[in-house]
Amino acid sequence: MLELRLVQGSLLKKVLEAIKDLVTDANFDCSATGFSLQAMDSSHVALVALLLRSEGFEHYRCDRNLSMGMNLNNMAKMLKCAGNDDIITIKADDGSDTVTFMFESPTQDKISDFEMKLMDIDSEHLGIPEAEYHAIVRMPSAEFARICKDLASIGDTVVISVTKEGVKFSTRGDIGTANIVLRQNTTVDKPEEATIIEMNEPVSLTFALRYMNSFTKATPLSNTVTISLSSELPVVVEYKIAEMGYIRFYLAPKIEEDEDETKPQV
Amino acid sequence: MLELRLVQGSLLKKVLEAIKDLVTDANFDCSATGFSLQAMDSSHVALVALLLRSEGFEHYRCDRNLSMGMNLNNMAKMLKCAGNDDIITIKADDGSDTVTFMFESPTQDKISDFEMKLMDIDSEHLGIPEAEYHAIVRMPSAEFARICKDLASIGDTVVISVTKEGVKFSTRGDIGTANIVLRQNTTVDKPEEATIIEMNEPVSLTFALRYMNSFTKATPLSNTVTISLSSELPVVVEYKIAEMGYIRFYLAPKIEEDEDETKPQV
DNA sequence: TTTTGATAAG
DNA sequence: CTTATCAAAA
Repeated sequence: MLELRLVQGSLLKKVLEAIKDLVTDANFDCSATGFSLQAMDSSHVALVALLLRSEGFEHYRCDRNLSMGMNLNNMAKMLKCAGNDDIITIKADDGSDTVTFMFESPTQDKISDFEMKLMDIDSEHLGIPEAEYHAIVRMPSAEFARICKDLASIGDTVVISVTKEGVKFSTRGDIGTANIVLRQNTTVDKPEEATIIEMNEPVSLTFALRYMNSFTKATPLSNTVTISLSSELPVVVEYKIAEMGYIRFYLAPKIEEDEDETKPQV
Repeated sequence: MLELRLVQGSLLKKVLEAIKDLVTDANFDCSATGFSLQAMDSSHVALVALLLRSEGFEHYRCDRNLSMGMNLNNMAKMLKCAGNDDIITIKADDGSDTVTFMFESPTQDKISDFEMKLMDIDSEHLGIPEAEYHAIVRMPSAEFARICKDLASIGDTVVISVTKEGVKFSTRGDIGTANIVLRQNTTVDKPEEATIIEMNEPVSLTFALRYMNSFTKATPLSNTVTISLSSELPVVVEYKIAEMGYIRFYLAPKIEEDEDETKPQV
């Protein structure tokens, strides 16, 4: 028996909007810890890890660990039927091959239940080692989304370079080049507008903008985003989910091309 | 000679937006009673009936009964040229094969007139008998529109079931099932937010969501919608038009399939 | 071109 | 939170 009651149902709606384009099918894992998901994107390049801690739910009952395979597009369709102020309850009976989403309007005048078939998905749950990062950038999530969108109109990849002075996002394409530099800035009115750079070592890594722009679908979940970089390691793009957990995206850097070998794949 | 002056011109704009997708050509009938229309949709499944009473017009001159065949898409195109605050006057000379729409801006600084060719349409004017309904549900029109839209993302048909406790909208599709229950609720701040159920007898009927979602195009005309149900009878979905009349949609129920004959057409 | 979703303003 | 305007997708 599983019954998870989430008062701020819009959180779950946003989570699905954030990952449904990246991952089509995935197992949601329920345990005493919380409601979590770990999955590779369909082309096995990026990894998404979600955690909604049990403490964030108004009611969290999970008699035993349960892994529920869901088609995320279908799940997103159903969650779209919930109002933004609805309370969402996720229910599943032991051994059942369905999951039920119940939506309660704030006034309790409208109660909806949506039942969805579960799927069998074999997933390798990767242990993600805690790593030391050369640099960690924390910045407004909307700013990061804007930069990734803007750069994607020029080129396909972004070079993220961190020095003590700031973080630079660069791209290069047929029509020209672009460089966006954000300097460290902690002296703003609101803390979520700050750009904070923790750097142990300068680092410069290249990533596919296509994936970065998928990650920024999570922007509505948090005002800030944290980008953790180390050479040779996948970047971690993390959006904290207030009071509940996080959604983290991992993406391996591209091996830097030589300057005169631009676009060898074309 | 026909001359109808409607101060709240936006009403006529909304009426045409509401029916132009359902009905392509129709006769508008003018009499001393008012300006009315009755037409089947193009696939002869649904019926729409409109009445704008003469008392609702600032000026209503209709020397003799007149039936004017119009292409509703063309009429809607012209009405889109009227501002939302414009006063609309409909004019036609006896024996003329055209109708003129005149738009006056509130300040009288802009006066437009659009002349449209009339068409010959043979229409059978059906007498619609007043019926006793097993159940009549009155609810916020936006809520009804939201429900029909949400359910259409899951299935093709909706089962509307009324009991004393409330009204249930259910559907079933490839990805799962959905049930939305609205309980009777008269204790709200604003009367237009109430859900009122008048029930003589429980009733449960099935309808094509495609048509329901056409009907909800009339949502901007009224804050509330009335759904009248009887077994064996077409449902009536009515939007009252303030001070003027109504727009009513009629749709025959589908014959309920047996449980084990789901999707016999596949 | 038309319909639907997103976003910004009230 | 609702509505109006605009942009993207079918």
